[in-house]
Amino acid sequence: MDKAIQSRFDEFIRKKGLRRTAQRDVIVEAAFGTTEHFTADELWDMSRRIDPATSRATLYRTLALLVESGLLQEIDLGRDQKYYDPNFLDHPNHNHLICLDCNSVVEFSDEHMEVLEDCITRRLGFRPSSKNLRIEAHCEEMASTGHCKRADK
Amino acid sequence: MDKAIQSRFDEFIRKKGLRRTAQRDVIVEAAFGTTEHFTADELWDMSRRIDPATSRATLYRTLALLVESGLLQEIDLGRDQKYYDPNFLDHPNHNHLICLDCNSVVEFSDEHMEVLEDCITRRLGFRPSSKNLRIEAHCEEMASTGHCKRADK
DNA sequence: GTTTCTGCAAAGGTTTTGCAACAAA
DNA sequence: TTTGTTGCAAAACCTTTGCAGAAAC
Repeated sequence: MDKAIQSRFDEFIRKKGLRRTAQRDVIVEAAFGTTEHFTADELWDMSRRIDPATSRATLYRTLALLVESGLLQEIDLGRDQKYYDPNFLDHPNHNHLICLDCNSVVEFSDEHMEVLEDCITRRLGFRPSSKNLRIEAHCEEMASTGHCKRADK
Repeated sequence: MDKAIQSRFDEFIRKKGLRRTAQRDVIVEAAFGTTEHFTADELWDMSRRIDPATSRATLYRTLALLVESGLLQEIDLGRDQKYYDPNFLDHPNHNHLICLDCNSVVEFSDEHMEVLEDCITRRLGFRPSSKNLRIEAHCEEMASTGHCKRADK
């Protein structure tokens, strides 16, 4: 799997005086073996496909470390559960558009948006740290053809 | 309290074939007796200050109705819990900036931002429905004076 | 009178934690 | 060895729900 991510996680782990373990490796491998967003429970499933013995407790503990390290990002898709996004390493400033017709998620980024966000933040007397935009929308395709090409789920 | 809100909620209730009750009135009064954001539990506290008998079950059921009616909006402040915002009636398109130094929340809106969001959405092939921007930032005041004038909490 | 609502207590779902055995360094 | 890690089972949280009595219309 992605050696670069494993070694970045390893580096983070060492800096904290923690230890690299087989269980953690499995969870990291599962988390970055996809570009899909996932819930804690879905990550548990993915991890158990690699090692069926993966426990929930270790999963949650490792998940917290991945988020703290910045490798994984918690995102709010406006659903009931928390989702995690493994794509911020490749696309550091992306945002999410949720299709209300098929529930799919489109990632996008826009540099005008970033400039404007920074500008607004400074005007308010702050120095920007992180910015997060979620757009919910209906797709034109659904409006014109009655169908949404993105599969539901 | 705010008669306009009570009657808008009443209208919503009637349209759904539901009933106006003293308990619901109390919760609506509590929710709109503040301009602060609150959690379900905080709303329960505020409601019990008006009527100590308010039950959690009724609180959650009424909260769901308030959100469904559009009077109250669920927001993600990047904390552990869900927060609810009673200010969308007065400021329909506002966003939130969270001060990482004192944890306070600043509401803001910007029409350039809205135009840009719509523009991006359409470029992606969608028709915008709702847009939600959260900015986390450090305040200049903290950087220069070592203190943040907004009280924590 | 009929239908909805309330409040309790119990259940549900997700996440955290205490602890003893285990493993990394 | 020492210190951190795991996995279990239990607890902690927050939210929802079944049900019987109460209230709205």
